[in-house]
Amino acid sequence: MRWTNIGITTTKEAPVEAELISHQLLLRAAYIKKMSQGIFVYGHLALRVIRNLENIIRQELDKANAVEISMPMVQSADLWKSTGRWDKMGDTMLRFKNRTQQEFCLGPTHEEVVTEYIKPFIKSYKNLPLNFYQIQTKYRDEIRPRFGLMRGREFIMKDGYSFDTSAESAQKSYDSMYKVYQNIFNRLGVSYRIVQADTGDIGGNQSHEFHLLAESGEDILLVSDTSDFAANSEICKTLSFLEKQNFAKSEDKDKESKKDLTKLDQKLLSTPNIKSIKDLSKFLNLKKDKLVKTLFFNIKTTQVEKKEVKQNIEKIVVLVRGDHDINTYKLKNFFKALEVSLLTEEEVIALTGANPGSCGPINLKEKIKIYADFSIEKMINYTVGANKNDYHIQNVNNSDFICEGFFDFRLAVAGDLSPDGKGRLVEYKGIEAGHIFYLGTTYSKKLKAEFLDSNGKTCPVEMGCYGLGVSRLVQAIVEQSHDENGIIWPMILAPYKVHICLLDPKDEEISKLCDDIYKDLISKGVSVLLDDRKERPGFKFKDADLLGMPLRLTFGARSLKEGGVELVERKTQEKQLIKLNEVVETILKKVKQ
RNA sequence: CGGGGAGUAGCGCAGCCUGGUAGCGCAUCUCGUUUGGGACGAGAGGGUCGCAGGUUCGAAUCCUGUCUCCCCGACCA
Repeated sequence: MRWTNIGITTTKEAPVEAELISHQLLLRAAYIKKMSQGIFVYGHLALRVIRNLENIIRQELDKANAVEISMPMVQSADLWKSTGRWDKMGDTMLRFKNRTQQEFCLGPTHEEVVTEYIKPFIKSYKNLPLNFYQIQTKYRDEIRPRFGLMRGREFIMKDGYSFDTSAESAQKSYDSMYKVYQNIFNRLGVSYRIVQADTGDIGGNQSHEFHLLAESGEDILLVSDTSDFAANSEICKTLSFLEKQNFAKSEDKDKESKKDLTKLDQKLLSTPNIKSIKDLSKFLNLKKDKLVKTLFFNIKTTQVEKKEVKQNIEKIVVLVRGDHDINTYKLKNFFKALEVSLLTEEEVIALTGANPGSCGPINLKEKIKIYADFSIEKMINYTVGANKNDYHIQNVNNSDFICEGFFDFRLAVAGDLSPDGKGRLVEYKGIEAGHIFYLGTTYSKKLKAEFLDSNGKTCPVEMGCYGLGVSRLVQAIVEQSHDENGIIWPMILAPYKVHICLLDPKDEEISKLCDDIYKDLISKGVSVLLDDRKERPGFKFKDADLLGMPLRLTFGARSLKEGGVELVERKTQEKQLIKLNEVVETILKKVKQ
């Protein structure tokens, strides 16, 4: 491909909208162009990267006997209503009506469609297991698209679905896809981590995420420093006191036993204008772990009765230690809630008679259930709000109020004991590129995707689903693989393996030599980008670095005088002079590596 | 949706406060000199100042509405 045919121009400066270096580079190198919020044109070069990535994905999936299909992007509301997700998906689903007022949506995911599709084919257990996938443009009306391709509204995703006759068989399918994903990420040569993850709205009961490690990653991964435990911090468990005692090394036992176990009398303290735990800690000169936060939540649940969806909102109190943060995912899962949200300041005042900063579990004006985090279990003589503005109570103990019990509600953090009892947690940041779920029979029951087993019994099919963010992965790889001059593509993804800088396009002799090698390489199956523009050498070199092809050939009078052309490796910037008659051979070797 | 900010040439910005009919750098085009790490000189093209109303003799500038975009939160491949 000749540069002048692609028709792109690069820029020195990146648009202000681009925060991430990967986003900046993709824009500067004209790989992508934003058309609307979260919606992009993939330029020729980006498309080639995407195609390369797709092919790797296809190869690995095909090896695992997954079968490629293509499902519709436009999906009828009826299908979504039958699983209850028409209501559950909320605003992420882009909905519209056609001229006859039928409701549709743009497919944000395809569990419903694929299940409906395979129904007639799985009437017998003899037809199972099956595994289908597609690579397709998805649309999710993200609340706030950002970071370029990292979170677009329209994005390319590989989504796969497995169908099995039993939980054991489904587990095998799950494990097989886990392995496929490992193979894909290994082939890409990226640095990644697999963690346990939340099942979210997709549902199901087992799930792993595949993260590319990057400082700019939006997810926090907690990984044990001694075992292979790894989890997304969103769902990472924390240990109860009992569990800690069972697992803990001596250091932690010491910590607990050093505490003074004498319960003291409560004291009412004036704490004027103290609104946060941080201020309170300073004001009372107490460490944050001697304070307890009192948080008020609305728990929104739904019940389906006779096809009618009933919503129910309950207000509750959650106590966490002052130095901890609440994990709303845990709260959501614990209460099987559709949504959990903090009460507004006004609601809190109505309930307690005090500002949120002065609230506590004792003497609550209204009866409300109190739940506490594990960390409160063994605390004594702690400080809480008094439900009276600008007052706190000191030396509070668990016996001073009625509590529903102690549960796992807080956000796990680096330094915590690993939930498997082995080692401590270390923190990494990751970009979620893949996510696999074991779904069980959630969807098959609702959609009646059933088969007859060998005893003639009707059973719902066991399902798994497997997502891989193709367009996101492209940018995530740039985030991981670049330097101050531009992108550095891994050989297998590069839009073109070789970038030729023709320095003297006006010189017929040099142009001819260049053209011969260009054509020779192409005929031998090597993709080549030829910079045939009438630009100065420095300009071309800068652009070559920016675009990031792994190999660069320089055709110029200077090196030709010395009997050859210069070959530069993008990643290492290593340069070597290659004799003209050895160029093609050398490149072929490098490309195969 | 809540909280902040911004829309002026392809990109980065100034002008706005204090109304007088739009400018700078990069990019683009022409010519010349250059030519191995984003050259220099001379010249040129390109903007109904997001959109719609209003105030005014006159609006990029003031007022009202509206749309879009960006940043922080809830969502997620």
